[in-house]
Amino acid sequence: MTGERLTRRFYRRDPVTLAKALLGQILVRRLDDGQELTGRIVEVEAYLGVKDRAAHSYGGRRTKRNASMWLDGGHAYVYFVYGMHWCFNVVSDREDVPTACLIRALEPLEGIEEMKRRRGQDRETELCSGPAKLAQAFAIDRALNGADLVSSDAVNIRGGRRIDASNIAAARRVGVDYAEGWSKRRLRFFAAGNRHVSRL
DNA sequence: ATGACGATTTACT
DNA sequence: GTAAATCGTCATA
Repeated sequence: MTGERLTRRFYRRDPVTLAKALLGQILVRRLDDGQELTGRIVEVEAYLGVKDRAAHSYGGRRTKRNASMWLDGGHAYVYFVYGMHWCFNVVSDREDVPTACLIRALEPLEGIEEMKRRRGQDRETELCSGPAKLAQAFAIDRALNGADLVSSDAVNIRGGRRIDASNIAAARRVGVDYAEGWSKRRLRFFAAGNRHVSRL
């Protein structure tokens, strides 16, 4: 599996299982000029869909913006927030089950100079240590919304070295204080001790 | 047509 | 620690 593109089967799981499984895998972004940017996934949040007050699909809310959440597992859900930031999610489970995993941080691997240029930052830990930071570093925007990670050349995920359960830490999700009880659930998973996670 | 609000980041006190 | 930046999207009218 290592080095191979992840399959549909990998993605068609519940968002918590998928979030943990995504840790350690390699996000690959091929730019229009052919350059490849890659990074190891080190932080992911799970959004549980219709029942999850913090999810964009809470209560079955379905709009033009969040339509990608209803796609089959393995598609990209890219959304715009706070008037200036893009965030990248991997859709989990099957078609019509609007759950997803928000990729929150990556450990930069290839194309680091390009990422520094796009971020306007020189410190490696400032390149992809947050959902909007990594979107900027990886040139992710609305053009990738709805992309199929199983078949797209522009964006996909390769098998890396999976992070063992004993090295996965769990914490509350970030920025969802409005979600009442759901903000307290530990649905944010990250590689324990990794320097590239958000919120040092 | 209008108003409120973000699954964030950055800079500043 | 607090707050500004900044605007597409959505709900209401």
